[in-house]
Amino acid sequence: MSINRLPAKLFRANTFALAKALLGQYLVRQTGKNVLMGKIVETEAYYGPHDLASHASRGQTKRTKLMFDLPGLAYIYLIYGMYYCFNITTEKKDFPAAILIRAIEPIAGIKQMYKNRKITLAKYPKLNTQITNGPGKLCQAFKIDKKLNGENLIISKKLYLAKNPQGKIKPSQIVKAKRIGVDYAGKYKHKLWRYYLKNNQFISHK
DNA sequence: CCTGGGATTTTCT
DNA sequence: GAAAATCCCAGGA
Repeated sequence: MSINRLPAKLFRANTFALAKALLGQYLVRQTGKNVLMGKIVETEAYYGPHDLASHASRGQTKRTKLMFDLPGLAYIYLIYGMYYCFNITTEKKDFPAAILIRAIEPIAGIKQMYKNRKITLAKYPKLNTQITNGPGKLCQAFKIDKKLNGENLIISKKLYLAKNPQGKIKPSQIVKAKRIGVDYAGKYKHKLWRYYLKNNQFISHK
């Protein structure tokens, strides 16, 4: 299977355009000789200094400084003391924004993903729809943790994005929805800044 | 189908 | 000391 990286130029797109453009593209994780790969099927945009759902709304801190950094970097943080969330930074330096990768359709290295998640086929007998359908789950499956925080996805060999060989997703296949788990965000909780592939079995929420 | 609680730790007030 | 861009499990309808 040939691997064509996403062009660096794409990461300079507007956050919302990129959140949609990432749907269908492949996430590749190389750990030693293992290659894990999956198709991105759900994303969420966190945009600007006023978005109350975004960590950046409370200013630049040690944790959030990557959100203010250049586009195309991995912003990874620990949530609820147990899970990691993987984001891709967007927009110019000093404008805080990022895209949370919420769900992936496993393509290669699926056995390893089960191992990484410490679950067995007996627990999830129905296909592989349950192993990477959430931001915390996909980080576990892909061995994404704090060590990769700040990784440059445009040049990294450990973690990067590749073109879907089957081509672009049609706009009619993209569903817009409210973001998950941001009820505290005032009027921003209603923003339709979550995107997912219509009828896909691997998304985290309808 | 739904609701609620527990796990667990970093970050910021 | 509280909150958190989550997940899993139990229990009720």
